[in-house]
Amino acid sequence: MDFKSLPSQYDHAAAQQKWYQFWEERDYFHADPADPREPFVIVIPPPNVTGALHLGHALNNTLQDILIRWKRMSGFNTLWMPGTDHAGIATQAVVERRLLEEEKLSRHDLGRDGLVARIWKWKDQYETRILAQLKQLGCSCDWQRLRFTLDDQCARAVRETFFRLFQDGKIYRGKRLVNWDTFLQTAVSDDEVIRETVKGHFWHFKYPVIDARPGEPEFVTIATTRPETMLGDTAVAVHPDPAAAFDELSSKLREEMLTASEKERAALNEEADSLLARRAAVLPMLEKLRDMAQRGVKLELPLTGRTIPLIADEWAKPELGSGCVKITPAHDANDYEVWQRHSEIGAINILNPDGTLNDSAPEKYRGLKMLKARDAVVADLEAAGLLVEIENREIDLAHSDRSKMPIEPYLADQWFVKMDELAQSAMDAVTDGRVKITPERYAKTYLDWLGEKRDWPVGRQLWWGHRIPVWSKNFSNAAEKANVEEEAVQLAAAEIKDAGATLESNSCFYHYWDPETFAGTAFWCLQNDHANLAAIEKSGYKQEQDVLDTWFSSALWPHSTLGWPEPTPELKRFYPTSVLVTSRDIITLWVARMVLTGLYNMGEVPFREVYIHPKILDSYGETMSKSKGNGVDPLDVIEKFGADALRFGIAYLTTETQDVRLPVEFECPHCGALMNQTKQNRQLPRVKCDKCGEAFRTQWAEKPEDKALPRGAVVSERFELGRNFCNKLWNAARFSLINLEGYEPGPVAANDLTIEDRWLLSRLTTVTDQVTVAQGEYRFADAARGLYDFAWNEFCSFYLEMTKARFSVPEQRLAAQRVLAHALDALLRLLHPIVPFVTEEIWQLLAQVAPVRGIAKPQAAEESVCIAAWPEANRADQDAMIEEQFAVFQAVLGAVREVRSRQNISMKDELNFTVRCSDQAAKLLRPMQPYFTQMARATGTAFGPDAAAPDLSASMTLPGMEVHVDVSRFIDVKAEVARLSKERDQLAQFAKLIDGKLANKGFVDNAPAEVVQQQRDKLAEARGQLASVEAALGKIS
RNA sequence: GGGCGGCUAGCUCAGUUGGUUAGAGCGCUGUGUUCACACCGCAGAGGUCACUGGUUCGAGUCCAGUGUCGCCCACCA
Repeated sequence: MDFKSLPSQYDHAAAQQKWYQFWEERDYFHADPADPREPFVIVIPPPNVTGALHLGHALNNTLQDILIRWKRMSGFNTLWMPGTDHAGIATQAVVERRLLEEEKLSRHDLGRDGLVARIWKWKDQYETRILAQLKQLGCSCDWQRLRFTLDDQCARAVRETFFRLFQDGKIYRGKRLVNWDTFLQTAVSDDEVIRETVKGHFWHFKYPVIDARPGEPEFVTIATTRPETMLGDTAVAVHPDPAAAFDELSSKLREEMLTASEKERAALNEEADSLLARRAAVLPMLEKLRDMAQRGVKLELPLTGRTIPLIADEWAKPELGSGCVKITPAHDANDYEVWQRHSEIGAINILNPDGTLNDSAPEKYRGLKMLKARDAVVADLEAAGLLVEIENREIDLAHSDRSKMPIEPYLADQWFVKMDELAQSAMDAVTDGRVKITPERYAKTYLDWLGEKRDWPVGRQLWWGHRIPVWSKNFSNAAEKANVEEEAVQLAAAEIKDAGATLESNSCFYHYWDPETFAGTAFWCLQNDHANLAAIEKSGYKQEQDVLDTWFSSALWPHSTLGWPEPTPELKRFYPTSVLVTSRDIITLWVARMVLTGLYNMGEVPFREVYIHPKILDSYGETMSKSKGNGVDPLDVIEKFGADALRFGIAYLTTETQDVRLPVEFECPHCGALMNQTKQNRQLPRVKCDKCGEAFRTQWAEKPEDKALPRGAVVSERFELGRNFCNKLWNAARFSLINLEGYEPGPVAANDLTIEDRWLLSRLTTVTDQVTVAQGEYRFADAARGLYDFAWNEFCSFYLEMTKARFSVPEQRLAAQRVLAHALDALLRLLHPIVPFVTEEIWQLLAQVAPVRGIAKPQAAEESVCIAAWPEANRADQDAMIEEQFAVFQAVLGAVREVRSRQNISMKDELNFTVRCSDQAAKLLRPMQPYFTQMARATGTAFGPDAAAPDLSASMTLPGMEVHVDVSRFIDVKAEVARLSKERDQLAQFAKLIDGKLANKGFVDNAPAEVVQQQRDKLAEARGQLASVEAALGKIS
């Protein structure tokens, strides 16, 4: 092949297509459990099938791929298990929203099966897209093992786990106040609730006291932001000891004052004063009310005809509102807690699932939406003369992250998983080091959350998910209860007969009832749909409507994907996995739960290490999201810059801090210019290019005239770094390939190695070491930066420049080629995990000219860099002497170049220079003579202590050296004087600084001798330099 | 309210256990294209390391506090 005809710009698009296919065809990504090599396993955090992947996914998966490719090259039996997550609420919400928008249909129009079928279609579409994206990114997953959290294999694992927990008594049914989304008609988790401060009102009402004694208040005033909930009130509370509560507040304030600053103290004082005033104003009344509560006084709940008790509970804060608080256990989390302490008050749910008031509300309000009911209640109370006042106030409004509708707290039946023992086991795994979290600080997040050991509500009122494998039936008296029990015994017997299995292993019965009435509910949990199912359904049991929390199936991911509960060879070989790579926001939701179920089901942690990577934010520090319009699609970046550029950029940015900020730009489809995205323009349907003035459309385009415009991709210039790097590498390779013409493999004897050869091999060893260590510690930025500097500044800027000349010298050419082929080979291996495509492209080209390479023992290179061996750092190649020689050379070269630039001397003009330096330095510099000519068009005419400066010279002083460039033909005296004066001032200042340091007795006495000596040397050095600068100055002026 | 993290060049970020005159990329300035690469080469300018105090011979680095931005958790009827 004629390498000269290769384009000077790397064509990433062609390479990506070609080589990904090549890898897949050869099955490099497939892991065989029979392979005896030590396994290295990662399970992918399964992306939600909600939509396409974003830049965060690109980050997450790039890092995993780097690790996997590196370990694959390092000789591990490598498995990267891919898959996607059904993401219950998120996916159902997206599909339902589209259904409504596009077809004006609700899920009830389609029915359960119809909706689920629709979601499966959606899933297929997006899964395909997600997998394509991962492949374009270069991810080397074992695609033959692709899983989905809702597929049959995962379903089996879910069912098995639920059954075991149920049998174990770790699953129970209870009441729980949930965040009810009235649009989706489902409970959403706390994590899916967004709170926002909005302007609202604070209504004060009074409830009449029944049979108040003389001297006692006839009304109790309460305040609320949600008046309609009063219809569900079951009590009003007052603090049991308001005086003590006030005392406590006061002493807390005093305590704060002790440590407060002047400024704060004023504020605190004011606070203390108002507290005292308040105490004086309300205390007598509150104490009276408290006494009344203890006496068992009842209040009339207006509008309802009900009476409710006045109770004493600490939840009522004497310093807030009226000092009394209405209690609505069914619709407020705190009130719910009060009910737990005072079970006698009961709870009344006044809401229907769709957010309208139900039959528990007075007839007048039934069927009204909450807000309508609010207006009606306020009006009616006002009419009854019970409205005291309306305050304006900022309130926290909760709404659903999924549907964007307001959230109503709502009391519902829920299935729970008992967390005490499970959580403890997961905590122990981290505290005793079986699971290591990096960076370490995140272990705290994990432990704190698990430490609360809050039971896990696992039911979701959705249709998309794993349906809870429990069948239930209600009974309402002792006779029915006895029937149910009798039935259970028979069913169990039938079970044993029909299926030949024991009761314990296949189905599990559980029931609870009210001890007074014997009314209750009976449940069967079935391990699978065995013969008992028909019998159970025949006796009137119905399967639960709810599905399991998505995290329930995600929690099993590391073992369910490997085949659990079957004892598959994969499970034996690949569990536990090696490392989990994920982002910090799901440490609790996902990581902790995987550890706990892994321990429960497998008796072993699911992974040895957890690496938490940063999050990607835009330049305002905001998280990227489609709804903000600042989301960057990895495919746009790949198209513009290439997958390798994206990957390199990501690795380069992945440091240990929490976040990565990325400036976000539109790319003009007309002129290709990048233009900053601002908070304003990122919301527009069309944007005009700053540069060419042409308009283009954004993701918001809806009108036909906007949609007709070409699309402006959203990208980030940050990826230019990676693109430029790949291009640099490409051109270095092109140069190498051109010069490898006529290459023949063969060993290179040590004394055939030139200075630059030995230097490069020495540096290569160091870099190999650095990169290997950095990747092992998840310091991806260090690895990328190390390789970038080495490839660009050492391999290209020095090695290639210096070795160039040898290719035209016949007797040197072959040795030079052999070293070059070897060096390029090593560089490609080191870079491959980060930039797989360009390295493969070059690897294949290199194979055409140099299929056998290596300088000690040439060997045939592997057919793909993907499976090539990871380089080992060869200590013998490290050569401090050579590196020193290079440092001196580079310093002098830099000085000569600077003089040339400063004096504005063209490269066409040759220069002479002398270096006054020690004999030792001279000895290092002399052999470099040809390189000065080659790289700076300059000839060193004298090196050593006696080297004299030419008559008219421009000088640079370096530590231990003076470089004098003969500029008799070119001198720009003014520039030189200016430059020297500046240098003199700097040196003088520096010398003064060190002088001061050394004059400090404390320093000389206390600092280690070597540090003091270092400073003394430095001072001498600086003074020497100063003298020579002054001499040069004197001479020139 | 509790916890975590950031604050270093115009921008985005490095900076190991305290010890040379604090670095990189982009951007900027000057300059250069027959001779791998203008997605390039060569050179340059640019920093009160957020602030205050402390420890130390010595602090970007350690400690305390302040400010500020962000994230997580718990929450004000």
